[in-house]
Amino acid sequence: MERRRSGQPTLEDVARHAGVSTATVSRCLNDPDRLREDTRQRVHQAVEHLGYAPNFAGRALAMHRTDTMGAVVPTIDNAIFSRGLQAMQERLSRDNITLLIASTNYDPEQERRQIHALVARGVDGLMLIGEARDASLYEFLEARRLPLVLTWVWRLESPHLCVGFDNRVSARDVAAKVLEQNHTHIAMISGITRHNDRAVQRIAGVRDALQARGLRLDDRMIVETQFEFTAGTTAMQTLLSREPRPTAVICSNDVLATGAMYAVRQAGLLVPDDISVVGFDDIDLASMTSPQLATMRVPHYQMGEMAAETLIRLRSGLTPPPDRHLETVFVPRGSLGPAPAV
Amino acid sequence: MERRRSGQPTLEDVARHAGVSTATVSRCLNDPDRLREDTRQRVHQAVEHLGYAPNFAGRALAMHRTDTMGAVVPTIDNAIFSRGLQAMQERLSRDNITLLIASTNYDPEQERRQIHALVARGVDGLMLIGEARDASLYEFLEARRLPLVLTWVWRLESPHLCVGFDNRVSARDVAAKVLEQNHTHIAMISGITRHNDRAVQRIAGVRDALQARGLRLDDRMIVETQFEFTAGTTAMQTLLSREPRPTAVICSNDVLATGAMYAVRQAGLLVPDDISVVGFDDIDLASMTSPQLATMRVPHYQMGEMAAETLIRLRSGLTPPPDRHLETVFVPRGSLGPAPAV
DNA sequence: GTGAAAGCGCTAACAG
DNA sequence: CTGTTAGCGCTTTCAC
Repeated sequence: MERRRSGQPTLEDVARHAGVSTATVSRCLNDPDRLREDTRQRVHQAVEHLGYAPNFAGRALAMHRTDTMGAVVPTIDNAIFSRGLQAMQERLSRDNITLLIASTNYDPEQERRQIHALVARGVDGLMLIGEARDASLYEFLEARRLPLVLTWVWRLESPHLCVGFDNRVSARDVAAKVLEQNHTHIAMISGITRHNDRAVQRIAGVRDALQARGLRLDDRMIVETQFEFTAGTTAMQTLLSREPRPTAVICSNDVLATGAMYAVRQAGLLVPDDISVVGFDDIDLASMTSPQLATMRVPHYQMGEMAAETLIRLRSGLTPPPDRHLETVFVPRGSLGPAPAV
Repeated sequence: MERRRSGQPTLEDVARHAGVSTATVSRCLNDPDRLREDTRQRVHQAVEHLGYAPNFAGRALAMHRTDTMGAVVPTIDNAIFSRGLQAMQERLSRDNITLLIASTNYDPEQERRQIHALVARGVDGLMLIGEARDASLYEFLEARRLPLVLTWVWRLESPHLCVGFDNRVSARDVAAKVLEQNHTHIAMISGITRHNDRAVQRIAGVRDALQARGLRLDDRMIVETQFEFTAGTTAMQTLLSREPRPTAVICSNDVLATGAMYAVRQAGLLVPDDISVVGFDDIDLASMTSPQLATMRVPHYQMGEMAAETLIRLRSGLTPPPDRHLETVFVPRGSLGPAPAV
């Protein structure tokens, strides 16, 4: 039952060529110190000569690990997650692990499918964004004992392993900075909250801050919309028509905020003189606008790096890094000014 | 010699549970029509019951394919390539292929390593950006008969399979639009040209256009720099000090252009009244700046989709789509205006 | 329509 | 230090 072989040279070819056993070749590649200098040489020569590259599937099958981690993010077509992914990838590649990236368009069903696909591919660990998802999904992953880390989120009470920041607290801090500028008519442009715990928490945080000052965040002052530039513009147009008009608008992310600033300008008003706008994330875009965008800096890079670190440790049965709670820092910039005098 | 098994249910478990052979289960999963309705049912129930998910490595080993494609891009921490990757991924996932993404920081050595890593992982095909790389790399890939497609680039004479546009022609078109506005003092902010054929071609294209009008692109009017916002700012500061000062600056990409506009504003000058700025790529950012950025729209999405399509076809031994030459379109926006009167 | 069994390329006991 | 050999989980002839 001769099967068509792949055509690529295999370990066995190398072994034959070097006049050693396959085990020796395998050792030479994985644990060279255990070989005598001259055999090592012979094997290396054979590898070189044949242009041998190890077959990954064979290795994975025998080792029960793939040296692959998965990351499932809402979108890659956007700067929000890309820096974190880049950092994650850099950290992983130090351990010769490759990162499989999948995106979901913020759709839970797509997320489920992508997670299943990655698991079938035998990823050694999984990074997901946020906490909100079906319990059955968590059960599925738990049953497989798959190392799992949630990023972009951190809550003391979370039953899961999080690496990130507390969205509610951070949003509260943002709102506090706005309140410091004596704004009392504050509105919010939020991302779609359905299936998005970060968006929910950020609204809650803003509410917290206002409440602490005896203010209320009226529902009419919250516009919920897609995470896009044009959506931000439209949302701001809506808010501009509200009575009384808000003097400060807190946006769930920098892209929305940039779109919002655009709307303000279109309406013939000035940021921050007439209306202050603040964002969230501090992606590069935030310093490219004019005025530059005041925003909450999220530790993208650290999050990605620590997520990778955590997964690597979990995979080897080690404990995760103890402190996975990262800080966000408010970055005051031109788009936030004092409330206009009445 | 009992080996520790993975713990996950296997095909064999399913087979036993359903009272059929492993061959039948395999068929049920891959080619269900060949089974009788009732056996199919039984197998499905067993799969369900055990929470079976096929092991990818086993499959890859037996099939000589991994249902995985690789993409190696200079950076993911940036919008430039992300839309194309997103499109590629979407197209691939329709065929149940996952995309492995690796990045190189514009470094040829890193690129070489990443390509090797992906090949070792048995990707069924590879997408690379641009043409310029060591001949030995191309030989390596050819020897493996690995489906290969180059994107972000297209040249009639290219010996490789390209999906994209002609950077030189597109750059020439950009320059032509600038010339239409009667600019004669034209400068350029370019990405690093070393190891980057797109950057080289874009400069050449601008040269072509100027030459056709009897103008020259003085070397002192070209600043070569990293692909970053701040680099664009610095580069523009340099250009502002040139005598005579350019009245229009063509940038190799939108991020540089945005940085350049920032420098103009800082210098107390106006875009486009004093200096016009044009970009390249038309990433979202281009419509978020003010004034909005005139730029060359690159067919990101189509490129990614067609790259995927091409790889899929090549993998099955089919011919690639015949027309892989895509068009770029100049998008006139506020940042490009007529040359100031002298 | 279904089963038996070989084999994909690699690793890891175990023996020597 | 090195060789022998039994799998890892899946697909695919070849018989029945």
